[in-house]
Amino acid sequence: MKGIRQLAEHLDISIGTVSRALNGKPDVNEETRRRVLAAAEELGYVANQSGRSLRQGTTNVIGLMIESSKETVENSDNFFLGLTGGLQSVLARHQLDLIMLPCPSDEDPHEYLKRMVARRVVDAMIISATQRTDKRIDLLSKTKIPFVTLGRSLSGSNYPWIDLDFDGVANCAVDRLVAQGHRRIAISAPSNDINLGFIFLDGYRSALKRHGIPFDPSLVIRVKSSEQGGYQAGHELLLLKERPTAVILIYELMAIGLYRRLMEAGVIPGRDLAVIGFREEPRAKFLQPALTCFRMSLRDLGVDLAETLLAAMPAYSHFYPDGARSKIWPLELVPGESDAFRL
Amino acid sequence: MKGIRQLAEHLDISIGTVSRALNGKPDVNEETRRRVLAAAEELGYVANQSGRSLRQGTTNVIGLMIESSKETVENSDNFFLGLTGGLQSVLARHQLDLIMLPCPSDEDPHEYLKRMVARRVVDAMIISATQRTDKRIDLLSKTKIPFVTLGRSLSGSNYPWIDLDFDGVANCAVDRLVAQGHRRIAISAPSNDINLGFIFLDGYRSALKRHGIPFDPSLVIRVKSSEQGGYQAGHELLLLKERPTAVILIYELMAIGLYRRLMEAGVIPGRDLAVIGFREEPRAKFLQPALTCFRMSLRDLGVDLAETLLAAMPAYSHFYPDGARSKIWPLELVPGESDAFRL
DNA sequence: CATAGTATCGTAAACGTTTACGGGGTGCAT
DNA sequence: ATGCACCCCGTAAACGTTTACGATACTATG
Repeated sequence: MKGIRQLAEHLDISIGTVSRALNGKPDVNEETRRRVLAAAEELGYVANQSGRSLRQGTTNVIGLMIESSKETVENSDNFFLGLTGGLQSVLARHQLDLIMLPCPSDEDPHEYLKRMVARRVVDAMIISATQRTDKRIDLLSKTKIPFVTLGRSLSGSNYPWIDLDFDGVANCAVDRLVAQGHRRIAISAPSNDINLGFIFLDGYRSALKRHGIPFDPSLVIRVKSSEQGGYQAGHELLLLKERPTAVILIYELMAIGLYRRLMEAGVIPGRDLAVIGFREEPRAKFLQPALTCFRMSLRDLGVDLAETLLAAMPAYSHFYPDGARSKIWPLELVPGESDAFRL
Repeated sequence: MKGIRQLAEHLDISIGTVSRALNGKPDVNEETRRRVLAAAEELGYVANQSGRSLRQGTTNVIGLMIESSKETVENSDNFFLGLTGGLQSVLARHQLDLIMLPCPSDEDPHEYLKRMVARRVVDAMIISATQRTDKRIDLLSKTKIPFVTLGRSLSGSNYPWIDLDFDGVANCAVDRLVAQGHRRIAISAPSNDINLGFIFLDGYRSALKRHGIPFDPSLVIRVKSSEQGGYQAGHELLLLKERPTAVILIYELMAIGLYRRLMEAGVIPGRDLAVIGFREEPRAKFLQPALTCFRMSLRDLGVDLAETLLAAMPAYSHFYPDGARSKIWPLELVPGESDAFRL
């Protein structure tokens, strides 16, 4: 099966009518539409995407940009795959397909994104891991391509975004630890360039201030958000002259390495050191001791992202009249054993 | 900047020459080529992908299909993101872009793939998580679209594939455990529909036979390849009337849940029960006790996949004359503490 | 000087699809 | 009989590229 032309010849109908029949246009006899659909199914005809999008100037594809290079919470493990479920459930309602665009680690994310949008391979974009100032947002705003970001940024203005409540999480964690008697609380956070790192740390500092605890820069551990980073974080904690009694992790799997390093030194997490992790829960509870954590639904987050994006697309915005509001996504505390002791 | 026409007008050159200049064709003056490239850069012109691929019948895009639904080793954690690095490093040499196509969990993978290839949105495909018989392979063979699979299958014939050495891994693990005195060895494996599950189990059985150990079906634990599954595996192990002294896991992170369940029962992994995991190593070594595991480089695997795929594409095959051979990827044992005791 | 060869460029067709436009038929009311 | 509305369908022009082909000017060769 080559193209719509062959299909039309086979049916002995004009090519225009065939196209209209396939696209559900009204001015076509129901009987002929039936014939066309049957023949298309039989011959396995599917419209060539290039021809279609060239003509109508739209690709019906939404891009989800993925940065495997950046050392953030999002890039680790199956974060993105968790999102796609929710994203696709919404996009499928409008015959939109989702593709993931992994930025090569040796290419500048900004350049990569520019290339992708210039080639007009997607109708809209979802980007994440926003930097504190992020050129990508300016780029997308300037080129007028609809987009939504997962994460706020100082760049741009009045663009749709969704963000996790890093501020709330940091505050909640500190409150909880202070209530248990802790005063010396360490925190692991990614670089401040990553906006979530900045916000997370900012929430931590404001919480300390509320409790009248002075901020000690030496308690901020800058390591990668991985098992390896967790191990290193443990190492650095042990080296501190005045050892903290609690630590807040930006990423749950860091706990594996942290636990390991602590155990090696004879320090028992959940007894000698309180640990609170971030994000996800079903896996954190299998750690030993079970990690106190914050839960969120990646699927729901995906749904929200998709609806916010569609609200920003003129062709679909009427479906989501109230979806245009940027919002901060709350997280729910899941108590574990890793901080279940009083000082 | 609209299209190549505007760019040509701006330069007062014909549209054909501009196109040739941009695409590096030989019959264009170097001076004018310089001017064209400069103007394109200045005005930010990038060729519209739809127009280009419509004309030349090629999209310069390679698709990597992702099944978030299937409960396999591949879908867990950052397996695919690990692959993309190696894949892109090769594809970039030929100006090919990689996109990831996540199959919605509520759509039949076969239908999804059919839709994607029929729309001609990619030039070639990479699929993984091959089933024991996999309709997708027949589909791709029939439509003559170049492809490579990660994983063998009984379907199709003479198609290029790369697979991990599940047979070798299972044999090696059993050998190692038997050498330590174990005779009653449990194994966790995914469904036999997933070909790797079948091969893994087959290797396990043949190894047992070599050592004269009878195969006991009750020692085959069918759980999900996740922390949750690991916990459940531990639970089922404890319920067995004649408890095994060792267990082989198909996926390393299962060890987290397994450890947890064992600890709860007062069974110490690495002392009361030997554990060997599969795949990856940098994270396994932070577990407590460190997991004996098999190491592989996802990046190298990606490179190999890309080269095997390109060898199957007529336009690129001459670059990779010896890349057409399907091969089984070896893995390297990384001894840990989880099986470091004699019975 | 004539001719062949070469370097460079312009012209126009083609890729597969959608869609604005118009035309033929039918039914109904005037 | 005429006009009108309506349903259905065919025609052809776009969409933005690439590329085969031919045209032009210049160089080298005899």
